[in-house]
Amino acid sequence: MAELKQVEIARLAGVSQATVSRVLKGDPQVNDTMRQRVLAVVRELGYVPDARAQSLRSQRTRLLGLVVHRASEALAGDPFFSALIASIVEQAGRHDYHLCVDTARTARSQRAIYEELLRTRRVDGLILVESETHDKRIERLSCEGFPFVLIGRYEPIDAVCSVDNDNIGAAFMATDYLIRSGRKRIAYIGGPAGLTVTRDRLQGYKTALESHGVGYDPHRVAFAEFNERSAASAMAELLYLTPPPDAVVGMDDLIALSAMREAKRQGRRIPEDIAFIGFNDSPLCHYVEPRLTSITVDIPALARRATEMLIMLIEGHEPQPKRQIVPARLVKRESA
Amino acid sequence: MAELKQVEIARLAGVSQATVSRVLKGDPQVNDTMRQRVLAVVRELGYVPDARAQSLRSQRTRLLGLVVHRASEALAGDPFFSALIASIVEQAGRHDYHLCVDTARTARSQRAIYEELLRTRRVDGLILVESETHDKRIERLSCEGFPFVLIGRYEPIDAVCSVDNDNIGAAFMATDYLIRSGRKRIAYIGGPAGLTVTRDRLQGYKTALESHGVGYDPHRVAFAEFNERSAASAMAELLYLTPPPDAVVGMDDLIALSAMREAKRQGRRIPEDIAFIGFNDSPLCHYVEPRLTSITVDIPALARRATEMLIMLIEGHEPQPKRQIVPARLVKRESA
DNA sequence: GCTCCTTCAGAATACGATTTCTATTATAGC
DNA sequence: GCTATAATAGAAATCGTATTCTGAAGGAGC
Repeated sequence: MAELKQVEIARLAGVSQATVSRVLKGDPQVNDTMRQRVLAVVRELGYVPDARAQSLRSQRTRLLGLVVHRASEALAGDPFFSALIASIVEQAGRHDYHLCVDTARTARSQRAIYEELLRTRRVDGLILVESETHDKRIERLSCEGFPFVLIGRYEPIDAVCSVDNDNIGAAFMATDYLIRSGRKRIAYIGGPAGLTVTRDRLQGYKTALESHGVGYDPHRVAFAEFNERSAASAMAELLYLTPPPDAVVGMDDLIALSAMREAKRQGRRIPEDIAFIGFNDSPLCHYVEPRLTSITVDIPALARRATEMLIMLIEGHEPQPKRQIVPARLVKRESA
Repeated sequence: MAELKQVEIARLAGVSQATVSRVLKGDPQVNDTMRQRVLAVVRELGYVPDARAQSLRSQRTRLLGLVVHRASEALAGDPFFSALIASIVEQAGRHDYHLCVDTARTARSQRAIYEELLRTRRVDGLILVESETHDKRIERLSCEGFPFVLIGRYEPIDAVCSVDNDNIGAAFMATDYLIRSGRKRIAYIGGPAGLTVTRDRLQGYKTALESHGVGYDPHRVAFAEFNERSAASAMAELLYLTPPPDAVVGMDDLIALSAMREAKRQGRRIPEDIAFIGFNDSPLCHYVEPRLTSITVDIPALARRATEMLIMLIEGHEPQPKRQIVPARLVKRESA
């Protein structure tokens, strides 16, 4: 069982090892008689080639790396990532690639991912999720010509391949919808200020306000970390305003829900007093009272495009366009 | 940059390639002068060894495989998996291992995981999540002596390493708590009947009933798929009973929440008319109304033990005991 | 019948590290 | 001063597959 290499197959089939390799690679330059003879032995013994040897010889591991850039704690509770991972695994599988997942905790991150996965040639390419607005790593990657795709946005370098959901458009859509529903004082609660998502959605929010001639009031904008407390206290602060906001665009379902929870706790009626809209349309939205209106991110599409771009890069093709936007959709429920 | 192999380092440092390897592996049999000379060049050029070559030569990929056995759709929304993945990645990283994630969709599954990951030697070992009660794959794995650890339970074979949260104990705890709170007609909604989790939790439920001398009534037991509709209709059926149940143990937060939602829809008051308890203590529990009492699964502990057992197996040590149980904890909230 | 292709399979090499084997030098012991 | 023994570094083999190089056999064309 341990002695199952091409050499053994070759011996048993009475051919050379090279022929076995050729048969398995589907090389047309091999006679049908030989082919059948080899395949019979291969099937009988259940031989499967050694991926390690193939990787070394072909200089390809057929392994994609997914690096999640948030701290593990944040990743832990978020169904977004399991959905993303599932979709990427599925898509990669179609092209006969596997997926290696890594997380970038702050300390280890700098070296861990870049050094460990790429320089060691452990993976053929990387999908990076949620990078900060200014990330030195990305420039290094880009300079060294290593295949990688961003999920999320990175402005400074045009040549960087990226896939993103239409955050600007989505926040515009959410804000526009609220305005058309008659809301006058719409607030925005973002995530950590360094993230591109936070900024993009803020921009969509602003643009929507402007397009309706509604003034943008910086007091109605707050930022929160990815945890319940932080979002709740951001909401609490917004409620101090006089008059208080009558609608909130949350950068995330969890943020929107935490905010909504805080508003309810303070006795506000939803959606009568304040309306809420979140992002991601996570399962959460269905279960809360009132159910949360949210912007759906088409995760499978995101995963599909990112994976396909990456594989193109790996295999030497130039994906066009380099920046792809996946449209978002508003899912109306009772909270707005 | 592409020409960065030990041979180049050796040439530049004026030593042999074997010496470079020895220095990098920390071999004590190498003079300090040489060592410094080599390290200087390594540092200057930022050389990192090629993992593919190392894998082939050492017969180790330093890659663990995680195979999630549910269909992708179910995985998609479930925060349990992102938490699990994050914890395993973190733990594996401590031992200098990486993680390769694969999902077992029904069709492809049989071959995909077994063949692709193991036989090809792509990974050094596997962590399998949520296998069915009778899984031929596991027997094959076990026979071939491949290192693998189960998260979940597998009865037929004693020698199989597994980590599980204390499902029987947890369901006992939930049921016991309900009985002590004065509930008389407690129902159980399980997941798919083939899963070990479903059966284990059912057993804990039964045992708790018996220990209080409460009769077990099979009409109060229902099974659902991992989706909202299925759980809701299971709940609907239970509500046809006369008298209807006054408490429900759901095998999963999502199942419990869907059931709770259905009960609310039918005008039952919670917890006055019916109490609910779920499993996993997912973020969902905090946001619903009333908040869901749930059994916490200590996911990091699960991940830590599974990863450590697997690495022991890979490195030739025999983990003891082979079956580890992670205790669960009841998180009391308003729903029960 | 001879040369020239074409077809196809085996031999040999390469991928980049690890490790065993071997050779050199220096040191110790007598 | 000579041999025995470390200590250490280089040479060479190895891991299992892919691929290039080489050669043999067979057919086509004259």
